[in-house]
Amino acid sequence: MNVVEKLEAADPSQEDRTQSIRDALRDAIIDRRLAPGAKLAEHEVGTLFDVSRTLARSVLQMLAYEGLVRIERNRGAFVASPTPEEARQVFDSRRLIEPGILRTAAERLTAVDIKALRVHLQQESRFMNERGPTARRAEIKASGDFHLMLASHAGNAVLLKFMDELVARSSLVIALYGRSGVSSCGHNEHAAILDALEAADVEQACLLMLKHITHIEADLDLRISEGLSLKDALVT
Amino acid sequence: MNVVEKLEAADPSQEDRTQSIRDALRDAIIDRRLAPGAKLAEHEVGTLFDVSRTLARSVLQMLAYEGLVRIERNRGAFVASPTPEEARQVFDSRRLIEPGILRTAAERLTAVDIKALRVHLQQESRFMNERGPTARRAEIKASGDFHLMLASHAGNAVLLKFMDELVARSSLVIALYGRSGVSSCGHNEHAAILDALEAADVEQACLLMLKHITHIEADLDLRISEGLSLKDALVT
DNA sequence: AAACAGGCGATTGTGTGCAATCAGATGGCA
DNA sequence: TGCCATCTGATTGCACACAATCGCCTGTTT
Repeated sequence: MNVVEKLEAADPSQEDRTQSIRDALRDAIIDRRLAPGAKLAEHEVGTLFDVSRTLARSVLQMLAYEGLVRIERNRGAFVASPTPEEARQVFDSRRLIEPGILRTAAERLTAVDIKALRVHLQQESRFMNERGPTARRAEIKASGDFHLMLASHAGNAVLLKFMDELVARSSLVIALYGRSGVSSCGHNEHAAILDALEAADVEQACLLMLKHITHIEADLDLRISEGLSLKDALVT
Repeated sequence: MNVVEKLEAADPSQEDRTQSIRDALRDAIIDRRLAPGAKLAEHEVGTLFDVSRTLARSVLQMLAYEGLVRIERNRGAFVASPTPEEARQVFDSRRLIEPGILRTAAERLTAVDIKALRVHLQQESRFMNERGPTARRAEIKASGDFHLMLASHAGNAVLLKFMDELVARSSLVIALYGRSGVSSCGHNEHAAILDALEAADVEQACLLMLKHITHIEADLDLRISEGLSLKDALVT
């Protein structure tokens, strides 16, 4: 019965609850079911996912490390509310990294990959045309996922993890300072980038990516720093 | 006695033991007092820093998130031993990011800042000329700190945190795959970069930085992947 | 003699309890 | 009536205890 024991040992669902909780909370934050500044009490998170405070705490600390959650000593955890300065830094970072990622990814993109990206864009536009908060959330997530899909094709896990962080924090920033409805202008730009990639015009793709990121940032209203953090304090 | 209460409340030393433990372990890893693959038992870490396993565990999880520690379920935490592939990804990331950081930092560097960097380089070369493991460790740390000092002048905390991670992981990589003594060739290159910056020749500085990173990577022996991870398994 | 099953020590995974701390409520005092 | 000190409920910080799991060792069987 040696072999059998080895086989039945694998129980992936129980394998790491902590990771699935992390992902669930992360998703809730980045598609804005949890507003910036919202309190994340350990006990509440724990009961919600049916684990003890120990694991809830561990998850919150992880999220704090990637900048999605802010932990104040003796006060607890809150969904992060990036300052305008932080917002600028996030977009500066993206402007620095994403063109580089694009250059590497372009070399490795196959026709199949591009096809998959196009399918993704179709879903994105479908969400864009729908109404309702659910579609909005799906659109936000899909928009970020486009960037992540591109990044994943660069074959650099280190950079991909960083991009994951940047995209997630961007979502928070847009939730806080976004003016128009989401990054609705962004969708066409995604398509344009993909067109350039398909035409093997890498430099053009990079240029479009830079413009795209800058457009997203330009759609923000980063002036009202004090006002929003005040309002945020009230919400908390 | 209202004001007095507020004042005596501040006890920075007790404020965050967890952070100081993290820093201590981190330093021990990046200046190679702890070899890649070394076991980091929770109880051992706890008693060493005189805290319970709870905090020790929390620290190990943090370090795992930034890639310095690998945690295997039900087996424990080990100092990470990056694969050659990971090593390449780290250096690719640095090649992508550091020139960009340099460009931003160059705009903000004052004469005073450059002076401070030169002083740092002097220390670096002092360590280089000394013998013994202590000097070696100091040299390794100082070499990484040069890059981090430059990065800090870019005024982007998000990128700085990422650079912190990259530099730390680079140290691990060099420990595993380094051929010659440390990055001894690197020191002169640091000086050359600083010269270019002082001459306000940013493009030259970026070029030198790229070459510098590539030189470090070229000094590694990334072929012997299987051999080393096997030896590593034995060491563990 | 070789190999496998089962037990054992050690280490991690997770829940819970207690002390410390904070925010808001309450009551006394000017 | 307004303000400040104090009290109280709730929440976090941390340690500890117990359960689960793993690797190793040993004894037995073929």
